[in-house]
Amino acid sequence: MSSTNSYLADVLKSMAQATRLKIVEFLRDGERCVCEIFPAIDEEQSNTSRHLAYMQTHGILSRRKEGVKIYYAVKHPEVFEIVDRATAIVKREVEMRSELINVMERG
Amino acid sequence: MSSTNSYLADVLKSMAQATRLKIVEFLRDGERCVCEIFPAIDEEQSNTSRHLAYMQTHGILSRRKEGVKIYYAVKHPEVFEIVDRATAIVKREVEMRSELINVMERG
DNA sequence: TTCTTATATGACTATACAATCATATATGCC
DNA sequence: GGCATATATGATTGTATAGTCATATAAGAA
Repeated sequence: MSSTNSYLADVLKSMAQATRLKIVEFLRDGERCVCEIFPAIDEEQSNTSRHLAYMQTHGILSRRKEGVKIYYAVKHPEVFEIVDRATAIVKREVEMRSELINVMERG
Repeated sequence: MSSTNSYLADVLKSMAQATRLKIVEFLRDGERCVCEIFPAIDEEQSNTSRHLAYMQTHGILSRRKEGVKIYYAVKHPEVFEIVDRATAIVKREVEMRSELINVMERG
């Protein structure tokens, strides 16, 4: 299923980037419009717009139009679960590495 | 915590690529040496070696030397959980899109 | 219709990434 | 030491990606 793998990779890529992670974090509280998102994550409007489009195209964000404003939201709860598990990995890695440093310092 | 975001992104990037996903899938059954991995996933030895190094550097694979052979294994169970959740997203997306096509075909 | 605000996009630059080929290094065996 | 096998890496190429700036488009308000 290598074609499936390519869709899988695209979904994961939609989260595997610092700016996009900031967007996902900000959307934990629910739907937000672009004009709220880009100041909150401290990125340019155009850059934010591109990332939002990318994430929507790859199926992890929903998009809703209301007048001039466009509201984006995280579409699948698994997105947060994935970020949380990746965070757990980072945390454990940091712990493991600092333990290793302690062991080395003791000789 | 934007510096944390960058580590997080790196961990997710370690899975967000078709060849690396093939490696993760193959390692579901446990530790394997490079000489078993690259024929199984049908990639060049050198390319496989680079991806394995990348994944180990970013903390998602462990590496063990035994004679000439190097054994790699998935280090954190969360890696599989992440892939499984991403798979669930892809599956749901495919379902949603095919439903949409059905609705459109009915007018 | 004109102005303002919100969002998207074209053109560009710089950087990162994946893959390949050839070669280097390491280990064990004879 | 010389050879075979396993793995890693340098050099290169082509492609993808992130970010920026300027501009286009769309909607609503005056």
